Amino acid sequence: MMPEKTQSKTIRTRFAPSPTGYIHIGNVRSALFPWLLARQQNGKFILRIEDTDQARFVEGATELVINTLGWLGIAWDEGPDIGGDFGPYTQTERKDHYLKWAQKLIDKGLAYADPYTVDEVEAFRTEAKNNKKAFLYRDYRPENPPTWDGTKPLRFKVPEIKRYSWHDEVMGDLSAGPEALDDFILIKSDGLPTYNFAHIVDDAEMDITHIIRGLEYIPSIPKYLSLYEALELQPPIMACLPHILAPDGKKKLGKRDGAKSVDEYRTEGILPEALINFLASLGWNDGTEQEIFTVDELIEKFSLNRVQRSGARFDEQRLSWMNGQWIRKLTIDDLFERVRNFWPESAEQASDEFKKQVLVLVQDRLKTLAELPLLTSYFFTEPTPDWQMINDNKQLSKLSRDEIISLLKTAQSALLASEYDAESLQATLNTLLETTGQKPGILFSLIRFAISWAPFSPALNDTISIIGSTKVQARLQLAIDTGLKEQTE
RNA sequence: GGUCGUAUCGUCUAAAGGUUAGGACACCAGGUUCUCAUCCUGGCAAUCCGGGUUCAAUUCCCGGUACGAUCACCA
Repeated sequence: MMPEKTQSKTIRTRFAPSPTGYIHIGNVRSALFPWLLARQQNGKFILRIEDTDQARFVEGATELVINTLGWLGIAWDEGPDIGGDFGPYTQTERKDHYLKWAQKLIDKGLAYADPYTVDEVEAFRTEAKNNKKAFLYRDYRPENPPTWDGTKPLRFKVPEIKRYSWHDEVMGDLSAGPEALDDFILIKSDGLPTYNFAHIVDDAEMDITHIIRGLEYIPSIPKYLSLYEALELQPPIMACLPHILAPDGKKKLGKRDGAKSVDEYRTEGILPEALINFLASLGWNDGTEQEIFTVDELIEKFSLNRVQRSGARFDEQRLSWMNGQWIRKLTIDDLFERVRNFWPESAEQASDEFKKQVLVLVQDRLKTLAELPLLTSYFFTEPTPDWQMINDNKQLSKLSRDEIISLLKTAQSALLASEYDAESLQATLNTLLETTGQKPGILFSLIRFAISWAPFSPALNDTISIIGSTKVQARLQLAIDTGLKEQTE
């Protein structure tokens, strides 16, 4: 075991997106995991905006990130919108910080101006490629570089070419040979730092203890290690997360493969609890057979060393199942709040009380909140009779039209005389089975069609009860009328 | 091409030398007096290949194969 050197130190984790668009689903785990860790250990979670690439900057992207994390319930303790003791939290506002650290390297003779043009470097690269060699800038390191005046890129001068070994909390012990080391750019010719330099400065100044990011950074880590040494900094604990893979492939799930934004799942009626649960269990489990975890349970049980090292496919069916589980866990009042924007238009006039009654019936049937209109429209608007549904029904198609009309009439009068609570209605329906001598498969199916004209619906007595006597009578009458009319045509 | 990494049911995963290789999603069948869903029961289905180490390998080592990441004045 490693000595517990950071035992008493408050852990500080961060999520550091670049504002280039929405947060897509393959990406959000690198916000979730550091957040869980910070909450678990009473640490701090920091949001930092890495906007040093002006070409890719998208207006409004920071707000999008803030909005998405807010919906998920991932809250930060320090960030661009709320400030903190280690600000600013937007990289373009920290230029002087990077310059200060760059000067330190220049003074030590570990940074120099890159005298070549972009085309010249590109030519070196092509040459290396033609020789089937990996391109290393340090092979072309200039003898007497000019003094850096800020108009040329500033490059790091690797002090020592050697093999690096390090520990990754997820991937285990890693190492890489000298080929991984190179004179990379610290400050671009536009005066802004590269990610490679900026994140090291920021993490050090912001006292970050754990860097959690995607595994695309693994090949660069030896470079970072050599820079930490040159800067005389202690590297934070590192963890690289495997990628989430596209459902139908083995490639990283990215925007190009149609990776959805987190917001899309929101509008599809996925609960944030379900999305977090799903994302966390994609590549992590606590070693038990538990599948459903609350956020509090995740905070309590999460650990980086139980995160899977291989990528995992994004399985929407599993997410859908998990969402259903979470919908069923909600109280009706809570569910009612969540579905506020998902009702069919026809429900606009309905009372909250009526809507809640409907909700009770469909709660077990919802996989996503967006399915609500599909499942409930006939509670709010009069359905159009479609006798084809009856004709297509295996059992009902055996009866003559006269028999069907007669059954409907019998049902209509029996229901007219019934009390309208669900229990009494069940009694009425049972009696009706006896008096007509019909099987439930015939009688109940028929009544169900006549009052809903939907391919499926909740239990018959419940459905009838909620629709109410007046409307049930009218719908049965309409069914009878249209049935007779169709017969004569 | 160089460097680095990964490999258990179709999918997500458990088993950190000894298990009839477990669970979940999906799928199939049955049950819950109609349907759809929920719920319950049952079923199908896996250790990439080849060597080693060991009394014993899914597990450790080596080699293959497959797959992935990366080699930017992007992050």
